[in-house]
Amino acid sequence: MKNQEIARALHEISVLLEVEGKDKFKPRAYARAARSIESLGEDVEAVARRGELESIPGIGKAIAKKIEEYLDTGTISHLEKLRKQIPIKVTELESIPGVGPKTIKLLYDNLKITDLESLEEALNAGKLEGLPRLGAKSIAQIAEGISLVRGGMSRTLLAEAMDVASRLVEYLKQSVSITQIDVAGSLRRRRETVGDIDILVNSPSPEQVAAAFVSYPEIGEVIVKGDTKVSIRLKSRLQVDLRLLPAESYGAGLQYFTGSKDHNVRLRALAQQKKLKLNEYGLFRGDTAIAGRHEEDIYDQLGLQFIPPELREDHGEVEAAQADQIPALVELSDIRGDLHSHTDQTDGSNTLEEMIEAAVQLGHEYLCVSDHTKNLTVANGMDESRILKRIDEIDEINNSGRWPIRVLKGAEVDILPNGELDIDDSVLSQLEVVTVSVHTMMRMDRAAMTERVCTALESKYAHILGHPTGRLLLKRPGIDIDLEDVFEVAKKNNVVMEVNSYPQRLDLDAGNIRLALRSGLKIAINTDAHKTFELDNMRYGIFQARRGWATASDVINTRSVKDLLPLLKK
DNA sequence: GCCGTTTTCGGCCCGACTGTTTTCAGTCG
Repeated sequence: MKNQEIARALHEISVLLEVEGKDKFKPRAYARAARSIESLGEDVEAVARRGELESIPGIGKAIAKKIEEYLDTGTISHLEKLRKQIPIKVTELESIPGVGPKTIKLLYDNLKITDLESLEEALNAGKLEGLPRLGAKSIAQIAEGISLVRGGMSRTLLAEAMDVASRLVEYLKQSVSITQIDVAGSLRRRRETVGDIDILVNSPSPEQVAAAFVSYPEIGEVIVKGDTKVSIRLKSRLQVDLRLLPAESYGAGLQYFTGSKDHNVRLRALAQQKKLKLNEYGLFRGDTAIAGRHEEDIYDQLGLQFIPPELREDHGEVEAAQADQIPALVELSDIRGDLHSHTDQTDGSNTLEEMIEAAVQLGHEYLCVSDHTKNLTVANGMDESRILKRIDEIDEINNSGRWPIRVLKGAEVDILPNGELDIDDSVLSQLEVVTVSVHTMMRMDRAAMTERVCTALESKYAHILGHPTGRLLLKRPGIDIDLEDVFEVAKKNNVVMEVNSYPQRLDLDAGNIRLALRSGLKIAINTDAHKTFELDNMRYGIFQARRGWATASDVINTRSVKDLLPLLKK
């Protein structure tokens, strides 16, 4: 999808027009259009093909034409012209916290600053001093911002941020009297990575909460401290915002600070249509609050079904809520077993027995042990004879009745570059759950990679496609592959898509889960655990599946073994 | 440049916080 590229291009036009300074509202129109494309629930190219670009909010004739130009040629001549005229590296400068379009204009107009390097030079030469509106503090903030950007300030994995947030919430609860406390923001929406943490508190003594907050042992620095908002940066560099809310507007605050921004824009527009006003203090008719204490009431009063935080991205959830069609999303308690785990037989850390015992502790009805196969030599992958031995071992365990759990015979079979599986069919046929995955030669071009994976899915014994894109969050992008083609072939061959719960993977991502479900596919939410405690990562896969609009019936491992195994028959 | 159960012209989401201001602009979410 080119949505993000196009959004970035439109945003850049917006900033450059701002610097140009001819028109006050044009930049705003481009900024709005950029946001609109960024949060569009489907491929903008598909919308363009249908000739419906102008139906997207904020897109009219002129911008629609520019989007078409980008889709045709890969560039927008208007943007190219602006770049020649005003050679500013917009993305680079905007990555500095506190620097926006106006500051970029100021720096360019006065000092011809165009990028991080020239900004740093000017800063070191003391040239920023004396510029209007830039005092000592602003300059210090820019200096700090440059080193932050240079230091590779990045986002934090959901799992890690949830951990940090729950420790901080515990600390606050222990320290002061608190009536209500919630984590909001992208963390509550369960985005796969988060930029910061938002914590909302209602307390009889807000000053004490703020005081406790800024004396948290893991604090690095205080960024801002007001009556209703306090921001800190932890030693880990992760920023945490604390909002102090009164009880009567707690629900409105929770709604507002959960976002997303685009979801909130939609809700405010909806409120306006109904002659109401929505802000972080409540939903108002004139000066009278008609909702605010409880988040549910906001949605109710707007004529909407309650929308789970995971869906609040303006990806069609508002329309669905209006039509009473918000699905009952899958929950952790729906899960009855795990279909992807490893042992010390290959690259896992625990024995088969230890893994089984841990799964029993989690209350699973079944655990599929799916160690790697021989092509993955770095993981000591199993060949046919080791797999056969493993099959006997598992039969023995299941027959012994030692554990109140069914152990399923499986393997995570490597997809070779030519699309063949690296294990003989005669052995694959004896396994109950065969997950096929790409682990090597990950840089093939799109066509070849798509062909490779599709060929594998056509195998009579491929049940599940493991971590379909192979991406590692904040580390490496996934393989280049046409998932729409893959989904089509998977549908024909009755292959299930995995939602891998490993915090660094979360693969498929939410958008592709939704696409897979729309293609009529089922998903399996698996942990890919290599250690006993990693079996507990299931919740992250659940979050991701919920963000992909999945219900319990979309997920095969919400079923009993008896109902599950027939689903895998080809 | 976009958009309209007030409008095809004349407006453009909303509020907190900070810094540099003597009343407000810029950024952020």
